Amino acid sequence: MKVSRRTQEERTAATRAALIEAGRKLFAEHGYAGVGTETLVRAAGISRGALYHQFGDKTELFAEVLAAVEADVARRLAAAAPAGDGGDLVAVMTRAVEAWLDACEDPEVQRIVLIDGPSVLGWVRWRAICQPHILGLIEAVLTRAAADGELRSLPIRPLAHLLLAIADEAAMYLHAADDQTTARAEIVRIVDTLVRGLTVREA
Amino acid sequence: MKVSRRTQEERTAATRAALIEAGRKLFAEHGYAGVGTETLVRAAGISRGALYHQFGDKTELFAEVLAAVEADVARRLAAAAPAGDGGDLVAVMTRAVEAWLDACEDPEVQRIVLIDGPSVLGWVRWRAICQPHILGLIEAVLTRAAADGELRSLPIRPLAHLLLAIADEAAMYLHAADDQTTARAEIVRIVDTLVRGLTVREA
DNA sequence: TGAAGTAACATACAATATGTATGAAACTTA
DNA sequence: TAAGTTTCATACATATTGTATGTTACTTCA
Repeated sequence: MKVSRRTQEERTAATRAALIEAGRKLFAEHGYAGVGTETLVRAAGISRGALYHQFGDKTELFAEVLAAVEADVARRLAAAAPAGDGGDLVAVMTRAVEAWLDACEDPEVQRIVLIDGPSVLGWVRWRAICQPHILGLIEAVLTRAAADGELRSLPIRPLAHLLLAIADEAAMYLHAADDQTTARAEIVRIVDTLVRGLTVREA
Repeated sequence: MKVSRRTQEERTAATRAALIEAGRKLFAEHGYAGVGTETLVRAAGISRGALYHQFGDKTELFAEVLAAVEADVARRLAAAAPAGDGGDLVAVMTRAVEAWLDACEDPEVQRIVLIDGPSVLGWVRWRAICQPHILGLIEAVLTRAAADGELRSLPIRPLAHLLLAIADEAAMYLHAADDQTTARAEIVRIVDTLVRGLTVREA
């Protein structure tokens, strides 16, 4: 009589989790193209057969890895700058940007989310995965600000896209900068100015 | 006596041009990973040996393809919105954005510059190639606006990065949108608002 | 002009990667 | 517990990159 009697559901959950875990680490470090399936499954402690059974494709695994990273980041952001909290739009966005820049120090976010994501999955699918996470957060904040009459009358969806793009670029620019401290201060100030330009009262 | 006596310089120039030409077409259509070197050299009418003689690497070829596309786009932008022309910052930027969005209808720009570029070459090298072209254009416009006292006191370099990121995202968002016409109008209005927030006088 | 030397190119080869097919093991159900 | 299904592992076929070797085109110098 075996002690290790796992249900099928548990088995799949375990291997998928192991693969996604390995993917987060390895894709972040070497990039999507830089890590082969063999390395991947070895790190996960399984065989290539399991990978291709659970995920149809290497890109499918990558998609789930991306989603996992996104979900983590969204959690962190939601904690740092809740959409429903007090404070005006500029204040909330500033806190969100700070949290985002912190999150982007993690190579997982940089490489998987910002660099390889669009190329591996295509832009549309990439954004579709971000949609329910970070993009949704931004839209929530903007919607609330619009309801409070803080925000100028602008379409939320495309505005959220452009703001997210600003945050993405800010993270990469900051990472590549020589002097992190001043670069970060400059970035935050610029973003503040940009966001302030979206509010109704300039002050 | 041969009629076809080309100098070595002419030979290399011809094969490099043929490869870059083929790269622009094929990379734009199928993405970097989607086109093999064999397809590439066949389209260029040469052999793989020539490719690896001229470019050390497939990524090296891609880098030159990217630079060529960038140069083209920069030319188009400079023609549409010269940095030294009259008009205030908002007007110049609006024209530039319009021209940029037009340019980004070309799949070469989308796929090669915006999607695959960062992933294939790495973010730093990617931006380094854009630097002398489009990024330089934006910086020129901003510098002039700052000199004219139009622009709020902000660091030019990171601001240019963020504006370029806005333009990039705008292009991709527009491309993916269902209703191109309204999406474009919305995007332009948002960018206008954002840029206006950077000017000294709000109006 | 022609012969040695160099650069450009082509072909053949080695190594590695992805995805599939086949078979075994674990689990489920009747 | 036995049949059936799901999960996983190994072996295989295919394709792709980069290199090594040899050949052709050009350059240079006597």
